[in-house]
Amino acid sequence: MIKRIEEIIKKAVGEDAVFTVEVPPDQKMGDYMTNVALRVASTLKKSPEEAAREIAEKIIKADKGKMFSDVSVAGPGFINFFVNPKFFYEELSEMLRMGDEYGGSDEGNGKKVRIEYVSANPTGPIHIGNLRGGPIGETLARVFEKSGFKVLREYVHNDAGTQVEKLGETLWYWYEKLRGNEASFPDGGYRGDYGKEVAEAVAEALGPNLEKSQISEIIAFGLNHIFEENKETLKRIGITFDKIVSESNLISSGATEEVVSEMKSLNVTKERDGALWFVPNDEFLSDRESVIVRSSGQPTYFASDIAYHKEKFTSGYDLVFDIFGSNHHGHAPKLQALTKLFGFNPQNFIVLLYQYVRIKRGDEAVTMSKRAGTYVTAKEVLDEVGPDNVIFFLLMHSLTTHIDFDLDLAKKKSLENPVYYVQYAYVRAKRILEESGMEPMVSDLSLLNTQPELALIKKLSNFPEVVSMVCKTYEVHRITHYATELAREFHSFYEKTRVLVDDKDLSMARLNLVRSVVIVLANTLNLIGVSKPESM
RNA sequence: CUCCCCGUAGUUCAAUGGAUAGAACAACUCCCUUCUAAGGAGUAGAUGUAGGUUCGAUUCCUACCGGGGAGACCA
Repeated sequence: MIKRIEEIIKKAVGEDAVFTVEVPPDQKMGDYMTNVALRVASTLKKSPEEAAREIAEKIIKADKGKMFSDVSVAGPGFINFFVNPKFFYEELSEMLRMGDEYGGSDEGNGKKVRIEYVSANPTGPIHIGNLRGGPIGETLARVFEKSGFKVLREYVHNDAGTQVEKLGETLWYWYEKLRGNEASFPDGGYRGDYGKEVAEAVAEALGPNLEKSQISEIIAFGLNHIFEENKETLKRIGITFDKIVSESNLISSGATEEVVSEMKSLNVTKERDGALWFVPNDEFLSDRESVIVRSSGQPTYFASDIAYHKEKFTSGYDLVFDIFGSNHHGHAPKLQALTKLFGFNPQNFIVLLYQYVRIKRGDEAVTMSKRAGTYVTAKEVLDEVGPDNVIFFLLMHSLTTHIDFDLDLAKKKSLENPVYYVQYAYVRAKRILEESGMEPMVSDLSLLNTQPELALIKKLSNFPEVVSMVCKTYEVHRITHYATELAREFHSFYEKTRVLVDDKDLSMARLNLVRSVVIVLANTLNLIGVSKPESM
């Protein structure tokens, strides 16, 4: 619908005009609005209102009342459109015809996208901060798929480096304790109960008689154990990956070493204090120099990351996404600098940084440090409030927002959470369909002419536009907001309008409207991975 | 010290530089003989401070105040 209106406006003001068509804040204002007059007023040397009037007249003349039942100028120069209901009825039959395909498009045209997300360190269980990246990446992946892109979901298993050695020392400590030996907790070791749990698993699997010289076996087992648990946690919110890259593989396959020598020949490195540094040849990044090979000859994590990103950039994909926590913001520009090095368009490499989730219990903040072991694991949160709550909550907020997640409150209010509001709308709608006992059939949709009916149809019609918007802006929180709005519109309709009435034709038309609600709500919930309950 | 993000109702969050700053929860008032009241209709309530840019600023710029994060031969 928006695209059609844009075409009409372009005919009136010119192809290269920059403007937007949106749904106005209040339905009373119109079905759609445009700011085109405000945007072009200064170049036309006219007041916005004057420009708006002229453009509106042109549109009215060209349209001859076909698409719009009303075009008006309002406020400081907005042009508001009321669309002929006929077009909304057409959209409604489109929903009924397409079912779960509704909202999809071929916008992506088969383009290939790869998205890296979560990539939690295997030195401990995933915490709620790591988890935020999950629904973000997954929802984005689904939105792209729905829009005709081919998507690769990927994850980095960070199983090398000093952190892993620290994990080994921590596990050794617990292992010794378990078999009754004296041991002191290692410097910089990982606090938290899971160290003990993992050590117990080690003892069970490998026996209690390992020597310190066999610590690499403990580490390998521990890493895998934690990794498997983390994958299990992610599965609970519907996340699995197509491709998992491990740092140790990058090193052992020689990919890391290879990329280091390539960096040297590209003249973007220098030696200092016996170590090899990456020196981006970009003046804005002069303070981003960082070590890729230590003076000991060991490559850093960053070296492996370069190797990995080289693969990303040269794999023939059209768009590459990295979704990280905000603590990586210093890392992002360095990765950006790599695009040019490997001949990838920087505009097609998108790093999305999300802010951390602060966990509170009542007024008390819970700090999120793996090292100190004072954090709340994703598993605990999932156990306490359930996957639907967690997903919906994490997706309600824009990426740049710091989220406060009060566990006590979440538990207490779990029945009043917005996710239930949406799910309840779905259940109500389904129930009406069951109650009717009627098979779906074609009906005269133009019987749906009351205000609540039309408002609901209009809200439903916005769904493809929301999907398309997320595809362009990556603002996944739009989807949960849309879900809430649609649910509200339906609940309101439900109170005012009885669906199963004596008039058979009207009943059938309304049933078709309710069927559309079920379709669109289901499509929305599917995008974010929230379940669709049959009853509540 | 430098850099990044944030500061909006009592609370958690929305708002490409635009219309009367929106929801939800909490509070208050009403509404169940009819498809699930986990709902609906209504009332009250907010842009950290001080400047600047302009027709117009929650949004952009500057300073300050407050919170979170980053800056290692860590990852």
